Amino acid sequence: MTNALNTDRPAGTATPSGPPNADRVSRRQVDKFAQRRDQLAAAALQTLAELGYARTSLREIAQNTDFSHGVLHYYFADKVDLIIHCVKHYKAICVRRYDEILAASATAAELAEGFAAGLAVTAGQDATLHRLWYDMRSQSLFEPAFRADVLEIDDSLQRMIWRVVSRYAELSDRTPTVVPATAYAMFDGLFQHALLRHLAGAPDALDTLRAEALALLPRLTRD
Amino acid sequence: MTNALNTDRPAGTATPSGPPNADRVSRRQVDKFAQRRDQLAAAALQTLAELGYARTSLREIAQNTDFSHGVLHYYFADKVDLIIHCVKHYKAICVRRYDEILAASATAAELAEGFAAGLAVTAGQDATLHRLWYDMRSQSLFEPAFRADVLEIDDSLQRMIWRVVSRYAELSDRTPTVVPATAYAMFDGLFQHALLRHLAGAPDALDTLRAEALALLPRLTRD
DNA sequence: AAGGAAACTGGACGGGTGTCAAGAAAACCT
DNA sequence: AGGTTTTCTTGACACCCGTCCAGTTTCCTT
Repeated sequence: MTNALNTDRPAGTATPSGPPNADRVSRRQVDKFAQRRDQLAAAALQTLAELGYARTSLREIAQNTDFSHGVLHYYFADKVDLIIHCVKHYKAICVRRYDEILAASATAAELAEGFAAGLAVTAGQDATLHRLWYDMRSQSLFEPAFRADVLEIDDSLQRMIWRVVSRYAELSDRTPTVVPATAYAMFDGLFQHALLRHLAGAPDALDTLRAEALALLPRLTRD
Repeated sequence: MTNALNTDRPAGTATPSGPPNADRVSRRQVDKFAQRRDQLAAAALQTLAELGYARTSLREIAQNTDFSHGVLHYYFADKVDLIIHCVKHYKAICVRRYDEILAASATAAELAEGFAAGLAVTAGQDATLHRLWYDMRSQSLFEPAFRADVLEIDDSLQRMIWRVVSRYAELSDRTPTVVPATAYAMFDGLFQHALLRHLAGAPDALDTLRAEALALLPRLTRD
């Protein structure tokens, strides 16, 4: 789909000058290319998290970098390409955090408390990243170019939440009373509002989130 | 707060040439001024709902109007002033819709079904307006100028949800098990995800929203 | 009807944007 | 070392943005 009729270049490559393409080229070279791409995407992610989508320019991104603004078009086809790469980078971070949350869990109570606390922690220390996520998700409602990747991330978050809910039900010998989408929507609602209030300066936002998440888990299951 | 030390002009007025200000001026004149302001804000709201915050320019707004782009600076101090006026206009629409939802409700079941159906209806027919709301709420996380008004709208929505929840509890002789903020966060989560899926083309998004909202109400109360 | 105020127009300005390309610099490979 | 390719810089381009303002038109008062 992505490299369909209107693109004359293999998927993953970027500029007219393009990345190393020769057959005999060592894999080290293309790894280096991908590595720099990730490095630039990380800087872009930082800038986006700081300024938001609407206010982030390529020159601003390059200033959070040792390079000049021109290099961005050497590694990315255009701004959309860059930002999509960014958002995927975000997803990697995100899933990793959630997996850490899920890791330590033997009993139902442990899982519930660990999960609730983990939500609160990431809401606090990755606050700007999460607000960028909500920004990008809103953007995807207007800009179709973002929609596919945003939906994919949304899905992976939903699966993650569902893993927690169903595991919690299993450990506590109960059964879920909602479908995955509903469970995700509710936790996401709680999370987003906690983030909103936390960034607005409410000191109890994160504690409240933890308590709410803790109370929601049993509410989504029954004997 | 708004007309503090750094503004040399009475609150509500806009441009250097400004609105009619003389003492002997009839009220009809200032009403006319406010009326045109609202008219322009309505056009701006339409443009914003269509394009989103990041892609909406003053010239684009003026094109959804019988006037030229210069007139916007006659009625509004700057872009932020316009957009804030817009968002307040949105709030008026929003609260009205919700009030209509709340109006017809004698029994608990009637209220629950009317409310759930109302959510689904407005999610469908005002979809672009609601996506703008989520866009603006995200913007407020980056642009402090929007924060106060966004929080105010958020609060009024929360009160509206709470009116429904507490009225439902009353009618069904039960008591709420959550605080207003939590109830709002959950319904908002459901609503936002339904909107997302609806705008992405999912045909069952609105029906699912209705069912979810219907199931959530009793879950937020107990005997 | 005339004069003045309000309402509106349309172009200009300075600045910022994404994109591109020509050339300098660095890295790499015999 | 020399030549080639990859990588990066720099400056330009065309365009769009918010803002402003001189001037025109419209409306209202007297």
